[in-house]
Amino acid sequence: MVEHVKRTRISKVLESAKTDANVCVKGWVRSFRNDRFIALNDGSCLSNIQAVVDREKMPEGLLDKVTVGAALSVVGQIVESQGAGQKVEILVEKLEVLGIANTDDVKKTIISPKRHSIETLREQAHLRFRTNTFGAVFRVRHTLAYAIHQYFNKKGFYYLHTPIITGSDAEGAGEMFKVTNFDLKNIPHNEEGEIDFGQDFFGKETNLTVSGQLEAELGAMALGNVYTFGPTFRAENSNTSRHLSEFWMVEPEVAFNDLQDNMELGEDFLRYLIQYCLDNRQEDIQFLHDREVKEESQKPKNERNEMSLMDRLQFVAANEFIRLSYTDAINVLQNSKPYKKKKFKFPVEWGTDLQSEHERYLVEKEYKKPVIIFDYPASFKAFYMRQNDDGKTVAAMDVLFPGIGEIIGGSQREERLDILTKKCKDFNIPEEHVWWYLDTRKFGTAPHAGFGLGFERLVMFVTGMTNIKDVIPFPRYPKNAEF
RNA sequence: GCUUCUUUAGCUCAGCUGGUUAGAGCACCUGACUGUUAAUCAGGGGGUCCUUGGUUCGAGCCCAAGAAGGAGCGCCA
Repeated sequence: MVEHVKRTRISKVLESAKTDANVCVKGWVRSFRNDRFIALNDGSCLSNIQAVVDREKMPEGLLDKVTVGAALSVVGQIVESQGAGQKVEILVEKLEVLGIANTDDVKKTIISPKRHSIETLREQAHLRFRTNTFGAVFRVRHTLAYAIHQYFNKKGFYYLHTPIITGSDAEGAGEMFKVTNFDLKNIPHNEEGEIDFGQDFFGKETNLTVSGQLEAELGAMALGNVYTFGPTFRAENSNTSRHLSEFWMVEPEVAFNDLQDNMELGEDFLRYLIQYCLDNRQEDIQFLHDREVKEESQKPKNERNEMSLMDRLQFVAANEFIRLSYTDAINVLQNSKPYKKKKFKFPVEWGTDLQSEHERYLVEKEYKKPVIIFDYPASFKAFYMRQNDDGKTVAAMDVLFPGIGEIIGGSQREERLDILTKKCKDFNIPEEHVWWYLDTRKFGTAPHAGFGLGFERLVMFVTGMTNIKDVIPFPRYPKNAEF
């Protein structure tokens, strides 16, 4: 009869806290104290459930197999706990070891119940889901992904799947990974000695996408409001805590939106997502908050965050972002203390791109809140960004977050065929590569705008993790594609 | 790609001015205890001091090259 009890997720058992019910829970042993108390976790929530066993009533030798990391199935009564650490616990009537965890092997892994550095956990990415920190991070990651779909669905956007393999290389967004099924030891060449892509799988040179934007624009010019949410690939040799070779990007694109609408969308979107996590992932965020507080207390005072994780999230959800034109940003920087004291390494003058030290100053020192910078000089922005009436700037925008840097980059798109064609020439983009993109400017062209949100950078902000490699399950970066 | 820091037990780290047998905490094992909260107490096992070469009577420590990792910068989301 006990055998037929259906499994309940631990989060449900803890939430309902209904005593005297007979339940079955299954999970992995986090600790086994005093030969009597098993802390069991099944990933449904951060908390463990305490399973209490009576050694006398258990079959000989069974409890020897209950070691940290083992998978168990447990059936018993939910009762009020006599201990202080939890409201309810399970008095075990039946215990089955589904999978043992050999202690000699476990002690070599991060499953062993002790403190590990974040780098050691990264080396064992296949096991780090078992830790409180990464359990919390990946539950938050899921919740953000869910909230993104929910937000767009509520606002009438359609989820558009843009291609991952693309023949378009005109975006100028960065180095691309090549896609081919050539035998690499025997690549066919034509008479001029060039690689003959005509013989390749797609009959042309193809790459992994660096952005779904150009294709999303095509969708927006008929469906109105669309968004993409998919993997993106950059073959840049970037060695920083906020770049990956494979990452996930969210790209909304809206017909008839101008730059103002675009900034409003970006801000409303981010604030909604953060509020959604505060409302729905309270326990995990509280844990990540406490974890950060502990870690910060080890650091010298001047290196600590001025606001705690919880404060930062609540602050961003509740307060409007600063909006500042590029020209105004240059003025603010030129009047700043570090500029006057010559503390900036890079020059601050109209026409040069803002460096991270400048962005960090504006976001972390001057305003201490997210900043949207718009109307950048055309000289260092992409060909598709809409030229402003001054002839010098384009309707671009970057949303900058404290500790993260650029979290969103976007623009109003150039909808005027003559200007866009000229831009293609200026950027050396052959029209035959983007004929389909230019076509939308011929048949009922209309103003439209969109942006790209770096999903992992958002997860970093919400979890307080400081390295992007720790907010994606299996990070890909130069010299690393393990797992 | 550039700058900089790090590499000592399974993990986190200490190791003095270059000097005999390289230490601690945690984890693991054995035993005790049996309402614990990363349980506690007693005992035990565990080392290619990142690699290669050099200096020296003698190198974990000094020098050179390389490797791996972190942080920052550039590129960007």
